[in-house]
This record gives sequence, C-alpha cells and structure tokens, in this order.
Amino acid sequence: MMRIGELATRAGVSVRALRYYEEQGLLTSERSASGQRLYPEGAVFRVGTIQELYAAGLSSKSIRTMLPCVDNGQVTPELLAWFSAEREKLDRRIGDLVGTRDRLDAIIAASTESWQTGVPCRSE
Amino acid sequence: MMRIGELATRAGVSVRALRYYEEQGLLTSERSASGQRLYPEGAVFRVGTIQELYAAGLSSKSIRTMLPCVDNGQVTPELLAWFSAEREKLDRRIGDLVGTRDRLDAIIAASTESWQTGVPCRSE
DNA sequence: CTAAAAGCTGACGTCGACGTCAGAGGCAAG
DNA sequence: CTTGCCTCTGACGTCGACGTCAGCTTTTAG
Repeated sequence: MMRIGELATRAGVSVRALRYYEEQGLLTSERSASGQRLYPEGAVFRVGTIQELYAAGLSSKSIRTMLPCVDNGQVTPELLAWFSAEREKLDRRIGDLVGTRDRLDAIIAASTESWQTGVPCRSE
Repeated sequence: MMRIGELATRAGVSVRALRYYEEQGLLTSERSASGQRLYPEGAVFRVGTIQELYAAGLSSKSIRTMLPCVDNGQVTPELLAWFSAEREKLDRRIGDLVGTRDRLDAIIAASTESWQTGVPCRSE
C-alpha cells in the first residue's frame, strides 16, 4: 500500500490530479487510521488508464461511465451502445485531425515549393 | 458586403464567435458609417478555415500565427519550422486517439464475446 | 525531540472559446 | 413615428481539469 505522493510519482501525475480523480469517482482509496489515502499496486495501472482516456479527449463523466467495465467486466447493452457512440465520435475527431494534418502538409509542401518557385502556397 | 448576422448564418457560427475571432486577430472587417461590421463574400470561406483549425484542436494563437500564410503565401523558415512542430503535435494526438479507439474496440469486441461466453472483457 | 516533508480539507484562481446580459444606437416596414 | 429586429461595446458567467494557497495534522529523518 503506497501513499498519494508515491502513486503520483509513479503514475506521472500530480497529487492534486489524484484527489480530483477520486472526487470524480474514477479512483478509490483506502484510508489509514489517520485518514491518509492508501493505494494498492494496481492503482498505478488504473491511473495510466485514466490518463490515456483523458488524453483521448474523453470527459470525466464519460470515463466514469466506462470504467466499471474495466473493473468487473460487466457490460449492459446500453453501455455497449454508448461505447459505439463514443467510438463514432472518436472516429470523427480522428478524421478532423487527419484532415487538418493533411492540409498542414499541403501548406508545408506548397510553401517549400514556393520557396523555390516564388508561387504563393495558397490563394482563395 | 454582408453584415455580421448574415455571415454568422452562412458560416454556421454565432455572432459572438465572429466578434471573438476579430478580437483575436483572426478575422477583419470594414465598418459602415454607423460602425457596423461589413464582410466580403470571402469571409465565409475564411471563417470555415478558422473553424476547421479550431476543430483540429489548435489555439487562437496558433491559428493567428499560421493564417498570414493563407493570406499572402509568404512563409519564413521559422514559420515553416513551427508548422512542422505543430504537425508533430497533431501526429501524436492522432496516435493517442487511434490508440484509445483501438482499446475501445477491444473492449467492445471482448464484451460482446463475454456476452456469449461469460468471460469478463478485461481484468487487471 | 524537533524540524522538515508529506497529507488533509476546503476554497478560490486559471485558461480558452465562447454564452449571455445590459444599455444604447441603427434601420426597414407599416 | 413607432415597433421590432439587428448591431454595438463592455463586462461578467461557464465549464473542465486541474494549480495554488491557507491552515492544520501526520509521518519521517536526523
């Protein structure tokens, strides 16, 4: 059982973030006699999972909704449908990003070329 | 020359957003004698561009930095380097999203399977 | 034993992209 | 002329994921 500082260090997040996760119902902790939070080894993995989901742009609420599956493997049809919906949203966001990256690439390529040819990289 | 309400409708954004873009130096406007903003046709396209860049997760500052290229086709080596850096960041974000989508897919697949086999979709 | 380091619970601050409200002026129709 | 919609500026509100500070207790190192 480690305390919050160690978990923060090992998981690479701030102590404040861990308390926030608990506040949001994403992370649980036991308490010592004096009230300090105690976490098992698995918490490091759990925090990593939470971080990845945040990094993917999901909200606390979304994460809270999907984490139970990670915990007990139980998934209702509603939850499954919700997963699919989230997947769709993710897919669209990925499409947006790829589109923008491509446009950025085009600008880079065109401007590199104009650097040689003197032709503007883009015009309306 | 259209006024702000028409531009908002045609570009699919709020009037407030347009004023905000101007405030951030992303959009310019002429003014009528009475001080109302007037925009040319091209503004619709410009706002669309801004929206796409926002949708890709870029900040006002980033967009402000790169828009001059769209305007006049001039690009300095620094700007080009900055573009590449932004492209890198975009790339990493896409990677994150794809990773999360894959994990989501795995959960969906596993839980669908467990729906049939009774095996939990994931365990630590 | 004592001082530093770490934890605790509030609670307010931040940042970005707007929403929203207040109070006032502009503009075409009846 | 007035009704009603549009626009203006300025300024405060929002939401989410924490940062940060205050004031206090607990644990650890020397």
